[in-house]
Amino acid sequence: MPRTKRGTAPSIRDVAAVANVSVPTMSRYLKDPSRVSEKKRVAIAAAIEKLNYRPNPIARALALDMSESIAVMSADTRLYGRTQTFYGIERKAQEIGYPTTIYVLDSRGGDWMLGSVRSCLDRSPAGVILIDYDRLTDSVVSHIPSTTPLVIIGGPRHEDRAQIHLCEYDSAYAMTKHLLALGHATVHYVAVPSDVDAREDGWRMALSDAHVPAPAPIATTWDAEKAIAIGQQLGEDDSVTAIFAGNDEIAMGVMRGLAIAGKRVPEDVIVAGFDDHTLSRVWNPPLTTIRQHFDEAGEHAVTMLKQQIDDVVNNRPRGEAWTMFDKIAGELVKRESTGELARAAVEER
Amino acid sequence: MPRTKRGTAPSIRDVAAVANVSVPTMSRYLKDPSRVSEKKRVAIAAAIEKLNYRPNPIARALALDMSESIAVMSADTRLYGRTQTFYGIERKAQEIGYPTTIYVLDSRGGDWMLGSVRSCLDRSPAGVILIDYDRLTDSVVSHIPSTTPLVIIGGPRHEDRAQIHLCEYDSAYAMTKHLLALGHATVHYVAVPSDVDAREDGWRMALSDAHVPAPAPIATTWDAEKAIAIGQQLGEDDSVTAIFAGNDEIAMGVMRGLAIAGKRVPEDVIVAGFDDHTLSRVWNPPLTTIRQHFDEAGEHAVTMLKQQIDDVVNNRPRGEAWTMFDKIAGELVKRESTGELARAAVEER
DNA sequence: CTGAAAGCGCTTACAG
DNA sequence: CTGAAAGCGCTTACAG
Repeated sequence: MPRTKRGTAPSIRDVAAVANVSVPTMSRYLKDPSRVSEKKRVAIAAAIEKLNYRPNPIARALALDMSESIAVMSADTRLYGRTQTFYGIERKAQEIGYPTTIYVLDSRGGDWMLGSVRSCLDRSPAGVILIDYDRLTDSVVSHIPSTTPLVIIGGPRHEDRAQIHLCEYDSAYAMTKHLLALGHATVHYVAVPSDVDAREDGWRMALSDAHVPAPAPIATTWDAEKAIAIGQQLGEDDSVTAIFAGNDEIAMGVMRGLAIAGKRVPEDVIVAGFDDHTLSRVWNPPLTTIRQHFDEAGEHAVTMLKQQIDDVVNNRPRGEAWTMFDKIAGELVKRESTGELARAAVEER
Repeated sequence: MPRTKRGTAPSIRDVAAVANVSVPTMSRYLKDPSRVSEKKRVAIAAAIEKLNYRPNPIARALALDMSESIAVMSADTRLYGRTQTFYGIERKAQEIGYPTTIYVLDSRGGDWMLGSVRSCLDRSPAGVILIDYDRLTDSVVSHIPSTTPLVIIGGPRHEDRAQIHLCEYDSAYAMTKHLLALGHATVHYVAVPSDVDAREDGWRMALSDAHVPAPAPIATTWDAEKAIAIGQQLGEDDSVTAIFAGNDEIAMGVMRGLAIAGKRVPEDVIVAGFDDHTLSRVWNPPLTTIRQHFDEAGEHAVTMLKQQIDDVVNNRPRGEAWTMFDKIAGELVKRESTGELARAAVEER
């Protein structure tokens, strides 16, 4: 049989032979060196060093019915929030020695999605992290056994699972209130595609609380280019003076459209986004937005997941880490696209 | 022993029992149904259906010393080109039924990197794809046995490996030539961080071929925000009329800096980027750039890799797929930041 | 074409 | 503390 990969890498048996111990003793040492007598401990350590032994993760996974890796499920990984979240997950996972495998949940219908989920579960990941920024993935959760470590980032609350909440409703509420306080009659909202958009809800509630009529929210896609036409249209309506976009990329598209329509930002129309995209501070003018701590959310998800994994490794019952609900709040970042900085500068004189 | 993951999933033995055949016969059927008599074939098919059997990939991987998954090695996955490339890989890999696991190669020194590589190889991936956009990864290749399927995207040529070339030199040459043809005395280059930057080389050669003196290239980081200061500085020098940036995000930073310095794009200074970032067409003004087909490169890498994998699966010697060198060229996309569109429109009148 | 046997490299009861 | 045994779920020669 060809040894393609690990090739002639030493096995646990080889090391056991060199160290003059049995294979089970080796295995015990690997799990917890203190379970082995001092004498054997040093012999084993020397043998491992000598042969440059590293345990075979696949054999381990077969015996334990659990592989030392984390599965990440997400829709389109190119979108900003997901890329950042995935990065955070990746970094933290690497730190604790777990590689991350990605399973993309696309919208080719539920069957396809279910296939991905099964393919994932068949590989017995130590745990799974579900990035649920689009509620495409609701049905997914029910297919993940409650005995499998799971952390959901974003999305509607699943009571019996661990989850990280990004407080988008609160942030959108705060942003809308802020824009109104700048003296605008109302705030127009350009929505991201999402069945249940907490951002939209926050915007609506803020207007309602301020007794301001809510203009119909404008639907768009994830494609920022499509938002240019929307911006143009809004730019032709002189009653529009404040625009809140569901994310930064859409805000950028809208701003480009406003420019085409001959409107200046922030002099004629102010614009705010959501997420704090890397390019938002570089945009011309820089974009007021809600900074979302995606990478932090990703890192925290791994931390929560690890606690659950430790429970199953140690044969403990599901601890509190399995149903935690942690919040990572966004924060309002004021930049030039909403004009208050310039105004403040003028007032200071 | 707790069955955490696959739980009570049926094994090949269970199916064999139901179908009334031996386990080896099951195994043969799984690999190639034609190797089994018609009668058993239908019995097995029925049993599989009945038990909803799916083979355990981990057990398979242990027996074959090769797991059905693709490892992707890359530096910081948040950068545009890598995100796009990874997406292409991911999509194609899913299509052929291979999950992709990511190993991030960071710059915490060679030891860390080597650790990642070993951790990857220990898991016996069917093959590995190396995204080598920053030549951090040169040393990595030597640690991957020549018997392991490998495709390198970008980077300097490794003669004995399969590789995809993005023709950045040619594209940069073409872009520089194009900018010069627009009537500028010279073209300033803002470099991306890379030891050996083919883009910079192409720019330099185009100037040289046109007998134009090359201004010193300006170094910067991957952080677009840092490029703002560079843009400001360039904007204060009236002799600067054409800027070529190593990538779009840097071009955007530069444009922001030019705006702060009071320069208009394209009226006072023209700017071109590289990559065709999703937001480049949304920028104000839209950015002239080189469209790179990253996703296509990713998909193609999987296709090449699969051929190599098939070689090892079928116990064939390394075929030509192991040393292919395929080119995926970029293309010049003219947008408003270089002004020729507006000028053409004027000339048309 | 097909089955009994041995093996992949680990882990975990079970006895000492 | 330690070793002989059995098992995880597959695959691949080896005989029939």
